[in-house]
Amino acid sequence: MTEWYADVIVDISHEKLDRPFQYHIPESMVDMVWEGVCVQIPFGAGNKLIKGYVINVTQTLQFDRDKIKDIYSVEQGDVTIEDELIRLAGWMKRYYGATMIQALKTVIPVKQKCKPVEKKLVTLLLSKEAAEEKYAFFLKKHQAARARVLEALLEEPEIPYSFLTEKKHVSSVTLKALAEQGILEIQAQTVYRNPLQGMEAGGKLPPLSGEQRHIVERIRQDREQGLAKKYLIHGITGSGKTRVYLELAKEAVEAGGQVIVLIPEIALTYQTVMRFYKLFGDRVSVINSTLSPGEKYDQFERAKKGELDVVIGPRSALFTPFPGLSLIIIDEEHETSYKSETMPRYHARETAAKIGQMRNASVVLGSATPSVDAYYGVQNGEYELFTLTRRLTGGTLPKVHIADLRKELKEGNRTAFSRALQERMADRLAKGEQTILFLNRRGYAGFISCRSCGYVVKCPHCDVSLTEHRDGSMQCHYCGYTIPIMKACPECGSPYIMGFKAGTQQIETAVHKMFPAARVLRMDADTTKTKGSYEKILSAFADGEADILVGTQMIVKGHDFPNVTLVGVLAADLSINGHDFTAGERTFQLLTQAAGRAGRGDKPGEVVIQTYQPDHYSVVHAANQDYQGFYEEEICYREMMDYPPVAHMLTVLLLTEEENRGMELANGMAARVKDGLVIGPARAVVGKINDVYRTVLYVKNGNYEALIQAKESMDAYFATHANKKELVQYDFSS
DNA sequence: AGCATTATGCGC
DNA sequence: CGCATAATGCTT
Repeated sequence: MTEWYADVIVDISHEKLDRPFQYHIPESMVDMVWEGVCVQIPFGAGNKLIKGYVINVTQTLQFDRDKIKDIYSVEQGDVTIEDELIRLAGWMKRYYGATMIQALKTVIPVKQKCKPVEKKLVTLLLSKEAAEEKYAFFLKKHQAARARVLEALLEEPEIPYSFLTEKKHVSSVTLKALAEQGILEIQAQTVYRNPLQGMEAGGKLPPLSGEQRHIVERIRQDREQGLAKKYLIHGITGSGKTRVYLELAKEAVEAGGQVIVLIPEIALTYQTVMRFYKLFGDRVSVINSTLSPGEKYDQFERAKKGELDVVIGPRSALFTPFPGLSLIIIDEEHETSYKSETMPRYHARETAAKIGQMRNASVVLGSATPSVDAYYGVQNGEYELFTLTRRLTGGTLPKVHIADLRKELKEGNRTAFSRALQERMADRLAKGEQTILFLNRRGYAGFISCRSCGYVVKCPHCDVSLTEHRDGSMQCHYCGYTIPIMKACPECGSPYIMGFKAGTQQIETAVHKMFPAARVLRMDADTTKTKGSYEKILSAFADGEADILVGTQMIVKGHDFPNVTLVGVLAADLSINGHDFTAGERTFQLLTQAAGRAGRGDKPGEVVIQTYQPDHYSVVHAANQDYQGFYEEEICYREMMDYPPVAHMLTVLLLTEEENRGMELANGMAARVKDGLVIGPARAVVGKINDVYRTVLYVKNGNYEALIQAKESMDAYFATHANKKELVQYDFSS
């Protein structure tokens, strides 16, 4: 009979140990030990019993048999929060095609070694006279290092430890010796605590509007029956979604539960956070990227101990180990930052739903432009929909104009600004009002379009635009379809068919040329490189230090500029013609949000959307502020092409050092897929990074389970056919 | 992390 | 040289 062995991850707290260790499973435990189980194992020379998680059970020995110890016991009984998180990790591993280690590491916060973030201080304990005596003594004894310390301390009785060790070249040993002699003291000055603490709780909330109250009451009814359901709040900007979140959170906390509030990193503004602080005081904690992993761990510990009721943060806040989690709120649910970029590539929305189901917590999504995924969930009854239609913050909805760039060209306007936009910019400058010019940089990687008629070259099989390649060809990065680049437009014969090129810098110079007197601020990746420059530019603009703000996506989010009465979207096409199936959705969201920047104050706002495709449904529906209309067309397209959320899609990315190995492996893997539609393989959009070739393969299937099967078969092929340096990555889109 | 092994320092 | 502590390494 063969023996069973378990790969065990030892407590995930220390980097050096975050790899599996193999243990023998005693016969008595064989049917109790499986993946995800928590075990006690003897570890290290002292055979100290510690906690570990089983990530794999095998019959193959990977170490000397005599080095392998037995598992001591299987943790049982009480379902702790950790157990829940481990179960969640198990689900993530399978659902997103990751390894158990990767999944565990995202779910359980890694307590990195508690770095001496503490500043050490050295203080003189002797009187001045005594110190001088000692100093003379050390000089006489030629104990130079000690003399230097005394010298420094006589000048200043309190010196940072690092100053002595680095500048005065005194070793830590010398200092320790001096400390033991009672000459000085080494104090560890710990400076860490909740940054925003001591806030008083229980501020007054404005009364709920009728619409808001309806949502709160409906959800309360469900909770009173012990039901944890999922809801989507579709509310235009300024309709008071945050007020609803606050009320829901308050009720959840009053009922003894805890709340997780997810906010996209960029929207994590002081304003929103303050509202929660006012209500919950220091029972709320904010987790953001500026928090060190240690501080984050601290906050999670506080949550576990019951010191917190609410945690606000980006997607990783989802794993806060609350003992009685009862509500998860995801604000701006459509934001792309809710999808992880690293393995496991989980989506916060799906993961929240899973957590909600496991822990009986309600899930509330909110957005002004719901994701197609979430809205599809409404259609099939997974989510209950609420709509907030009234704008409470005042200000009227802006008037939206569509400027047809084809017509502008035909009529001889070769500038970046349509006449409609030019006129309005001049008008705002004259009136002393502000303008935002928004340039969509996404999908900039050269799609080809005709400037005369707006025709865009698309793949006949995938309905996404082709990408211009340097070798003079155009390619589809889904299926690899390739044709030579064209000299004239196949629709109208115009020679003005070319790749798109535009940058914020060019726009800035164009504005200067046209309106020399205008003060322009530019905001893009270049001007926001240094820390804090983002806020600096925005506040400068808010203070009226410039007339025109030119920027990329980042200026569309958050921030109210009451004096902005004109928003110009310079080229809506840059996102319509992205090279993947979410292009239309992203365009609609971006345009709607951009439009929402205009007329936030009492003056009415206007929006000019410039495009070569004025009839594109994303543009038209965004201009009409018609979400429903947009959704219906978009879901139709997804249905037709079998794209998510109608079907599920798995993206496989292969990284190889040899160019054709990618194709070779991909083809072999594709052949293992029994069930599902395989598209590709093809070179990735970015075909090579750092001399590593990138090949993609897509598998579509209406059944998620079948996709997981496909992934597992492909992974098995990869494991046996790839060499050590070749890598594979899987990415599931609902 | 702990514990063990090895390197280093300092008394003479 | 011998004992001390400090750096380094290993744990299945």
